[in-house]
Amino acid sequence: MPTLAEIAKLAGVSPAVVSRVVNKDKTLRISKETLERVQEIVRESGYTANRAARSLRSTETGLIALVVHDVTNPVYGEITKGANAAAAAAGKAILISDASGGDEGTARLMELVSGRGIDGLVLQADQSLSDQVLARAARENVPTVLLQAELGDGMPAVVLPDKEAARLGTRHLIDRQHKAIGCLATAEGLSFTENRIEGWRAALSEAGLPCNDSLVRYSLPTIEDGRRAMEELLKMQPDISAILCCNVVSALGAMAAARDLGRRIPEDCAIVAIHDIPMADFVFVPLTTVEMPLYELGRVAIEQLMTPAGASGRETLVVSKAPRLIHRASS
Amino acid sequence: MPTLAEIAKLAGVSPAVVSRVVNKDKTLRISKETLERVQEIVRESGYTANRAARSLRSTETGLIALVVHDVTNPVYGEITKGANAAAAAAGKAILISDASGGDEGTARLMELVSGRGIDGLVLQADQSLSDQVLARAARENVPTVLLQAELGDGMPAVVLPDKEAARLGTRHLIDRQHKAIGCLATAEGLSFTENRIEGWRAALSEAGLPCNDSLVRYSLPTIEDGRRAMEELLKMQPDISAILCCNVVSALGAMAAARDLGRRIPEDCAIVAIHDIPMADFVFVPLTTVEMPLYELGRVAIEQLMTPAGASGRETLVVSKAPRLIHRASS
DNA sequence: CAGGAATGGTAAAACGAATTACCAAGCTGG
DNA sequence: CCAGCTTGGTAATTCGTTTTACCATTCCTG
Repeated sequence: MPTLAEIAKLAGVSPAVVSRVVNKDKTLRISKETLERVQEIVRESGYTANRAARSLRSTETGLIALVVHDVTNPVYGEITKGANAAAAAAGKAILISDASGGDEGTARLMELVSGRGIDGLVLQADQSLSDQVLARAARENVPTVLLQAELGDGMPAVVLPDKEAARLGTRHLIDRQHKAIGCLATAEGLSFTENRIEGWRAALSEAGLPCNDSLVRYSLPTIEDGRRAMEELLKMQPDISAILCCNVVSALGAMAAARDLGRRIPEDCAIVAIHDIPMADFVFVPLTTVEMPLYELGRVAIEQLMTPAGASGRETLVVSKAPRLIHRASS
Repeated sequence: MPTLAEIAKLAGVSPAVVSRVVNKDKTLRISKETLERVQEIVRESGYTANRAARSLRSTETGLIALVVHDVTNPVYGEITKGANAAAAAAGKAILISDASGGDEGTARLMELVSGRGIDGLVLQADQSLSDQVLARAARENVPTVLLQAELGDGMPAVVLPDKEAARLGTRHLIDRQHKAIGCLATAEGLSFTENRIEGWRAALSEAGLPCNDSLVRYSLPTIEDGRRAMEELLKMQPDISAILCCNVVSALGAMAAARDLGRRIPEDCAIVAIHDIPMADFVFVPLTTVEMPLYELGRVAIEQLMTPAGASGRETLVVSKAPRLIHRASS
């Protein structure tokens, strides 16, 4: 772990020269011999600049924090992968955290934001977290991008073609002659939830089918809550013959509920879920899904973060790759 | 984003006082009024120490890098959660990366290690990554813990009770009267692979059943490769009536292969997989699994990282929570 | 009332790299 | 032969904290 000064001493030059050589300063005039001598010593000593010192001067850390709800959810994993790749390409590393850190984790994140520990923040909105953290980030001028959430107050965001996806899935069910199509939505109040419900509604209206609010039920993106919501929905609306499930994880719970209520899938209850994951093909009834560009979502979020503010024109960026329906046995 | 000096000016004291107040320096003698005035200004200005400056002095960054194979794999997600919680409790944040960053990602990681960008490294061994990174970490004195891998050269490691788990799963199959039990192992050469094979072998010997190497087949922990390996195994050893699958993800591929070869599960081919994930219950035939303490693995890895070197006594630490068999329809 | 001990702080030197302004020596042109 | 340019660098400041050593006062105490 040599320092600049040590390298400089070895090479018989000043630290300034070493620094400028390492950073390829074009304005540095230097003789070929000195240059090569310095480079040689840098190479064989394996010198790497101390990050703390570099950050202190430059006010850049090379770190981007990515906050998602749940790292065990494969949907978020795919987003993470995209973000990771984009960040690596830009010379940044990703610092990931999720809600599982609890208050300690949140405190850690706040410290990171406040103390200029990160160059940027990609945040999947979450009621409790967002308010505090966003306020801090704004105050500290830490560039921030929201993932799958539009707050509307000029905050940059990256979203998926949610309405499209929901419409596509619903249309598929309509094409298969279903008349009473329910919607198992994600958590109430989130903008992407609303967008998906809107897509479902749009498809139904276009086909002249009924679509009132009693066909909608909210659920968290977990298996247990999907099961609960589906049970309630099927009991209150027994005529339903098909379901658009806005999250692939809650879809698993929903399928279990349908089965346990004696419904055959897809004969008595067809199911289409949003987001494709490899597992979908291995469910007890292989699940028809609408694939969304999750990897791109992660990638674009990072790219958006790094374009100078306002340069992109739009505050909310929709990942443009179109959703795609993958037909399996559940419909 | 005030600095120490600014706070000091506002409070009419020296920066040293502010620093020592913020860090609760017990040796600081200070009047009640001054203390409260400083605290008040710190609080209302929302002062947080600049991380780069702090790191520069203290040579601690508060960051720990966690490198796993694949963040979309729910098995690793659970490990990440445990690590996250333990790290947060210790005032550290987790910097996660996986192989998806490619060479860029590796380069980023190397920079982090070399430049004292992290306080510690938890690494899931991977041939290509390990050699370079481990060498660097050793040279830079960055504490390192290996996840599920024993290199044997004094490198601290944290492992699961792999042999136990494999034996438990195999014994379950033996109890159900299976005589020809194959083993779908994970990647060849890794220590945990060997341990699981050993557990499988032990259970068979104890029961006086045959166990030669032709009953073992290696596969990567992906669905596709699990399918390939299972196909080969069943074609070469058609007598096999049960399989211990060392990875739950490849088990999905294996089940698909068995089904496609006309075998009913569990009648013609029973399957037990190692690692329980929520999805296991939703597979086309619900999967019997051996649950392992993944969350604890992550947690212990971080704790091990933070105990002073050698203080734990043992270099390789086995997470002690016992594996548990979860019986479902596949066996 | 002198000498020592509390009290309530402060000054200054790190930490390691980046950067700007500057400088000495050698060369060139008029 | 000397003004000015080029070549090949260097000195010194800055980033924001932490920490150690130190210093004035005031307060006892014998």
